[in-house]
Amino acid sequence: MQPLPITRSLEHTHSAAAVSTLGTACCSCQLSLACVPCGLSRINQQPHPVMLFSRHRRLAGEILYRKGEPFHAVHAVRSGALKSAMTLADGRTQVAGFHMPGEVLGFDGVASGRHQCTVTALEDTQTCAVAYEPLLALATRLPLVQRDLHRLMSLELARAQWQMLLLGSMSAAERLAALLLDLSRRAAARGHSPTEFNLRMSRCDIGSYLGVTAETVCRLLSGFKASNLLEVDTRRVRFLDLPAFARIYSATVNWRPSRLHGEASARWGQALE
Amino acid sequence: MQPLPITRSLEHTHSAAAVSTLGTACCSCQLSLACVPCGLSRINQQPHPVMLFSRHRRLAGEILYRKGEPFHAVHAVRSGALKSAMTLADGRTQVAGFHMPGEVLGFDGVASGRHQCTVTALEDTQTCAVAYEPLLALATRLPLVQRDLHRLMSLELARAQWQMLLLGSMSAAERLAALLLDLSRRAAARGHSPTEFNLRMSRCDIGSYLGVTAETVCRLLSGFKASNLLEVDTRRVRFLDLPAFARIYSATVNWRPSRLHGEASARWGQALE
DNA sequence: CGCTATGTTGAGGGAGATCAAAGACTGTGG
DNA sequence: CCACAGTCTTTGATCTCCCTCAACATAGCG
Repeated sequence: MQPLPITRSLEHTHSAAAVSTLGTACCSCQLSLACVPCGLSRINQQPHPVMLFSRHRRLAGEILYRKGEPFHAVHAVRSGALKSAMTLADGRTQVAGFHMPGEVLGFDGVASGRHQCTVTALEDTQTCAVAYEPLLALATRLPLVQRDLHRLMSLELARAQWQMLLLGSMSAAERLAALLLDLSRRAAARGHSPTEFNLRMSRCDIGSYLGVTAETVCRLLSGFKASNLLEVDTRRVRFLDLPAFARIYSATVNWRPSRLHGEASARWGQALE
Repeated sequence: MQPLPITRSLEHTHSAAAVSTLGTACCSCQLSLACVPCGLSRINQQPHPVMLFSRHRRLAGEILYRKGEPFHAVHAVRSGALKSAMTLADGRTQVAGFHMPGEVLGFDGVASGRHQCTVTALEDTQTCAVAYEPLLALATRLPLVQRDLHRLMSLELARAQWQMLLLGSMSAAERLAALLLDLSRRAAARGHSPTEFNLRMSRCDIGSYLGVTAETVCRLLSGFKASNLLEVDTRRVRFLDLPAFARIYSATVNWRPSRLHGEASARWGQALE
């Protein structure tokens, strides 16, 4: 089967952000094992065979997609970081999640056929949009792909339920601690230090995500600093004693981000052997 | 293909609640169009063909499944009502959702293979457990089944994200109003009055779901009553002017419960024609 | 460098929590 | 049928965590 051309339907038209060079082979992508298109192309032994995907760039502050736009594709983060936000009629917003490299987002649009959130780049970002319909068709032929799609959606659901617990039952300090521990874990999952990393998002975004104000986030961070739990310099965070911190705020984070790790992608690859 | 016997793996062993008569034909079920097993059996023209499912009864307060137990099946509510709750290590709990007849629950266990919530009956309840592995296998053969599974999971995700918005950005009064409007809509979807219905859950459960205390729920309900917005008598609720109420608390509830309505099941039926 | 967005810290107020106590409903057993 | 216990609901009084408003510091950027 010949590689199909990228369909125009995949290209979002609402922003000046350039769609980067198409046709770049997945095998040249650093995400390698962590990315949906990468896993898929390995199955088919060629760049983009059945699947339709396109690469997108967004600068800091630019929008990947808006709430209400038709849903065509899920998005794998290649580099950078994004936030997804829900909005109320009167303009109040709630950050629903942060998305790091290797993670997959956009499944909330499947049901209604329209995106439920607005997704914004927190910094310069590259993503791969994987067309949903072809993905579904592929899943029909490859049960392991189907299983991983289910797994990704279920992970998102578990994460959202955990966030409900956080918002509904935890104090502001516990919420912030849970976020910091989560970001630490995700940094580690990407091969970075779990004890020292940069916050990709503003205090305002953190506050919105945690259901508190930016001022409260500042005060809490200052408090952690005063307690010698961590060093904070604007967006730079360093845990002084990560195990101790985790012990104090021990509410176990028992969900995982929606990324396909090597294991899963490897299994996809085996599907055709 | 012969109907397979119900596997033992489907039968939960942790409670004295009886598993009701197995082998009851789905076509005799009142849920008819709204239920997963019903839709499936219509496809196969016989009670339970490929699919494995079992019926469960729970009395008020009994548990359908517990957090941490192995995930085997999703559950369709036939009658009654249930709540799902998350727990923190120190015992704090958060009600993550209420489940009404026709709705499907349990997808949060797919990713980890273990249930993330504990699901408890709010009143006497009948459910159908649909084994997940056979369901996945069937979805591979019937794309419309696959599509509906995706739709159900995505609906759950959208609902959870909406709940984040509610918990993170709305006042206590707005949260309660949103819940009442939601319950009204779901009652209407089951063919009941949208203006008058019974609350299936305690003030405590409502409070937990909304991230407030039971006392606050009481005070707010009294407030609504004093404002002539609704009549409340313990668990009986009657809207005096539903459109007005919806106008005041206009934050649009833009997600739908995870139920397969007639439309979807009908499409499943067409899959083999 | 000045300008703007973002971050930090303080003072005061308010929405909702907590504590307490009384009233209502439900089931049980006599 | 009623009395009783237990749970759930309601209402009040007080407290507190976090919000709001405000001033200032800092960082990023043309």
